[in-house]
Amino acid sequence: MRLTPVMHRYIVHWGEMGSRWGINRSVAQIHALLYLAPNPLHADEIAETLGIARSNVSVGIKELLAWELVQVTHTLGDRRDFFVAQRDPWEVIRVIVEGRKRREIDPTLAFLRTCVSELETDSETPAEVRERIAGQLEFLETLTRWYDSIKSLPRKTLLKMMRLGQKIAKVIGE
Amino acid sequence: MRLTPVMHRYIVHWGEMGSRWGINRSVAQIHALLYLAPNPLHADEIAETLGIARSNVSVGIKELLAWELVQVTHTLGDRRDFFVAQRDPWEVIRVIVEGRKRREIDPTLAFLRTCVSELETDSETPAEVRERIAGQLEFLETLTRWYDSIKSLPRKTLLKMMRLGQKIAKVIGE
DNA sequence: CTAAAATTTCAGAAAAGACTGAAATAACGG
DNA sequence: CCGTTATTTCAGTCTTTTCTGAAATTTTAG
Repeated sequence: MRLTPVMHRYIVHWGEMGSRWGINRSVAQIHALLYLAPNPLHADEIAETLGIARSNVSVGIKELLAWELVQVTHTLGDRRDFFVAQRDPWEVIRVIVEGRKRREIDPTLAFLRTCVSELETDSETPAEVRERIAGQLEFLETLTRWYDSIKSLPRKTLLKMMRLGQKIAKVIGE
Repeated sequence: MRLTPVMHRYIVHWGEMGSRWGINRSVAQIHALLYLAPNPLHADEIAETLGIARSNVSVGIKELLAWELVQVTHTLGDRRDFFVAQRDPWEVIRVIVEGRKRREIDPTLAFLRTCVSELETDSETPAEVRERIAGQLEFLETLTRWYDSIKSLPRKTLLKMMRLGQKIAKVIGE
């Protein structure tokens, strides 16, 4: 696929952003490319467009499929796999947040709970340490409880709530 | 500083978490150590406790100071720098989010605006691409507007809003 | 000032992570 | 089946990032 200068810069930008957030640069670039592409692309075209090895695309696509940010499609008379990205930014963010929660936050919560419970009978660790960890755990629990409570609200409701943010604050504030 | 097994595991865990989110492992470990430590530590003690080079601590601390997640303190009769971490998890997250917004989101917003404006007179890029980028920009703008509107609310108000999340949704929902 | 202590800098080493290409495997069409 | 095309795997290489240690710099106490 031919990249115009803007598309090129866009893909480079998101590759860069990805690597700052712990996402493999190629994976981020593939996603950016598919996000822009007007139609599904097959792996060879992705590799050629981005100038990376075909095998690298294979691995990257696999990861994006696992994240459910990309889907496979097919065309009649062509047995290659074609790929399309989720194009709705709200959905993209939802999937990423949900994935990172599951892979990173949930295990962390579990870990912190173990720590706190172990520390109840651990006399060698200062009490202060236990309080710190418990505080952090409580904070994370508050956050995830909130997330769970809003994550499946319809987008419209979410948008309204976001727009009302400060007004709600004023009403509650008293 | 002597680390008990739980403290040790805690620090390793956050080092690991950090590196998954694009934060240098040593930096994350230093922060975790200071978050737990009952009193301020000096650089040598940090290096020794974590088993990393003194110079590495120097660089890491500098970064944490730049993030304002760590502060310097002093003791009478000791000219070394001692360091303490921000211990309030809410404040920790606030500082991190604010920092990442400033360093990454704001430049991205600026970049996307340039793209969209350039694409107005760019005939070689498909119109679809412009719409995709514009859609993403709008989404990010909605998100940051919301963030700006709530970021300086008092914690109590924020907590109330979070607890009420779904109830508000029901009222608004109609 | 001087000397000792504390801190920082930074070139090079080490480690981690990403990427390639060749070979293996899988998926079809006939 | 068999040959062709598509995809995946993975050992080895390359790149990037992180870390170290020695030297330079800064700070401070006397």
